[in-house]
Amino acid sequence: MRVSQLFFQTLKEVPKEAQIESHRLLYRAGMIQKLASGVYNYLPLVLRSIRKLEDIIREELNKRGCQEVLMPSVQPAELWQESGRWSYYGPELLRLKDRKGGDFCLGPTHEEVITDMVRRNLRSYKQLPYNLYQFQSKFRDEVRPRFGLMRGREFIMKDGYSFDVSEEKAKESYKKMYEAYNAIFRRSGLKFKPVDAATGAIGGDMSHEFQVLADAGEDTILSCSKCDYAANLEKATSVYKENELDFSAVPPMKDVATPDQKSVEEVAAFLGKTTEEIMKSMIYMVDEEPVLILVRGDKEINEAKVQAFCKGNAVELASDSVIEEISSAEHGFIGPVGLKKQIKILADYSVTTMPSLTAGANKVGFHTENVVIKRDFTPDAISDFVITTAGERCPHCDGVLEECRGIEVGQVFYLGTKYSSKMKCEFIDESGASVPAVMGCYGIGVGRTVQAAIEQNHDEFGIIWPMAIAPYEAIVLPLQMNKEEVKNAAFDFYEKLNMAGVETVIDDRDERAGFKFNDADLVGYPVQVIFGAKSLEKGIVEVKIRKTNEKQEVKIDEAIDFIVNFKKEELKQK
RNA sequence: CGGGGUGUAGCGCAGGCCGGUUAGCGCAUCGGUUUUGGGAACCGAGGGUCGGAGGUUCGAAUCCUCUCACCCCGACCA
Repeated sequence: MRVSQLFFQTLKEVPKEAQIESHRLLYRAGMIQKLASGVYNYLPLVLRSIRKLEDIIREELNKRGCQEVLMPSVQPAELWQESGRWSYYGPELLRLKDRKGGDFCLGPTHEEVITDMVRRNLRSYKQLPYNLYQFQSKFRDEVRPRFGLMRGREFIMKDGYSFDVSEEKAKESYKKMYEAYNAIFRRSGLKFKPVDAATGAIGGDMSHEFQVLADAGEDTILSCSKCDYAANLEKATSVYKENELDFSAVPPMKDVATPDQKSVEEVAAFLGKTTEEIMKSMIYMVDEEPVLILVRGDKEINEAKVQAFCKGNAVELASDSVIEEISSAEHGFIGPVGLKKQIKILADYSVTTMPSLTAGANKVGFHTENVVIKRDFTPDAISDFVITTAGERCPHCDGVLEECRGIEVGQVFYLGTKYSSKMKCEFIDESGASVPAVMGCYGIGVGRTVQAAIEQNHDEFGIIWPMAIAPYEAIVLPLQMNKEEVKNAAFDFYEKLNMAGVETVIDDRDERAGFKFNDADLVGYPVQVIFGAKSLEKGIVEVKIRKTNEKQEVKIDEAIDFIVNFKKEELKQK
């Protein structure tokens, strides 16, 4: 490809919406254009990177027995009503009507469609397993799209779904995909980490996210300094367990006046205690059921853990009117002892680490001191309900948890029969019974991964593509377009490099050297081959490796081999 | 959804409070001359329904009303 013919334009100034470097670089290098909020045109350069990533994904999946399909982006409402998500997916689901008034949506994901597709074909256990995937544009009407391809409304995603005869087999499929994902991201040249993840609205009970490590990432990850434990903030746990303390010396409960002292900090300061000595009590609504959550005052409640523990769909703080029905006090004075109406009580492990705590008295303006768990009240469960923070101990070894930021580029879920039973995706098993297939689902944000690669690999001059997903692998730069011998030598080399299997462009624009250098650095071709009049006389070209920004002189007739070898080295799995 | 902000040439912006002939600047584009190893200089040119609708006025980019779009922080989501 001749750069003069390439559909792109590099920019010095970018739209102000671009807040992070990878987004700015996508604009500056002429790779994307915004069409609407969170909706982008993909220009030739990024599309090539995207296609390369897709090819890597395809190869790793096909190798493992997966089959590619393509499902529509417009989906009928009936399927979503069948799974129950039509009503509870919310405004993120873009709904449409056709001319006859029929309800449709733009697919934000394809569980319903694939489940329907498979059930039409599935009869016998002998057919399974199936593992089907596609590359398709998804649409999620995000509240706040941002960061370019990283959180767009329309985005390219590879989504895959496995169907197995049993839980055991499904977990094997899950494991296989987990390994495939590791291979995919390793081959793409990214620094990443698989982490334990919460399952959220998709459901299921086992999940890992693949996080590309980058400071601009939207997700917080906690990982162990010693072992390979790593988890999404929502899922992360620390070493805390239930403590068995001796309460015999604790005096009986006593109410103390705490007028207008509502927050943990206020109560602690008022009573001359530390926040660790206060019990934080919050009433949440898990779907329709009120639940009292208790954590030590210095901790924060992790709603995702509450949701997972209760197996609920939605968790939110209870309204004042609900609180009124349950306690005689308003929020700020709620506690586990003396509730007007008994509700489920869930205590975090941290509550058991102190011999006694001060809790709300369920009387406005009063707290109760010396509240002892299991003596003065009995929780329905004691488990982990708090947000784990950096500095806490690893749950698996004696290491310490460290915090870093990540961009979620892939996620694997074990789904079980959540969709297959609701949608009757069943088969006849060996005993002749009709049973639902056991499912898993597996996503990779393709555009997001490409942008994550930029976020992780750039410098002050521009993008530094990993060889495996670079739009082109090399660029030839004839510096004096007005000198025939330079031009001819460069074109000749460009042809040969392409023949040798290196994807190469030539910057044949009549521009000054500096302009071409800067553009080449910005776009981030891994290799630059520089043809200058002076070195050409000596039969030499300069080869610049973008990764290190080092230039070296190479004899022209050795340069092809040199670059072919460099490429080979770069593509070796590290 | 709450708070804040912005729409003026392809991109980045000025002008607006205080209404007044041809609406400016930088980048980009086109032509010319000189340049040519790290985003060249000079001369010249093209490009705008000032987001849209309505209103006030002799006169509106500027003031008023409505509307649309977009951005930032938060909440939400995975």
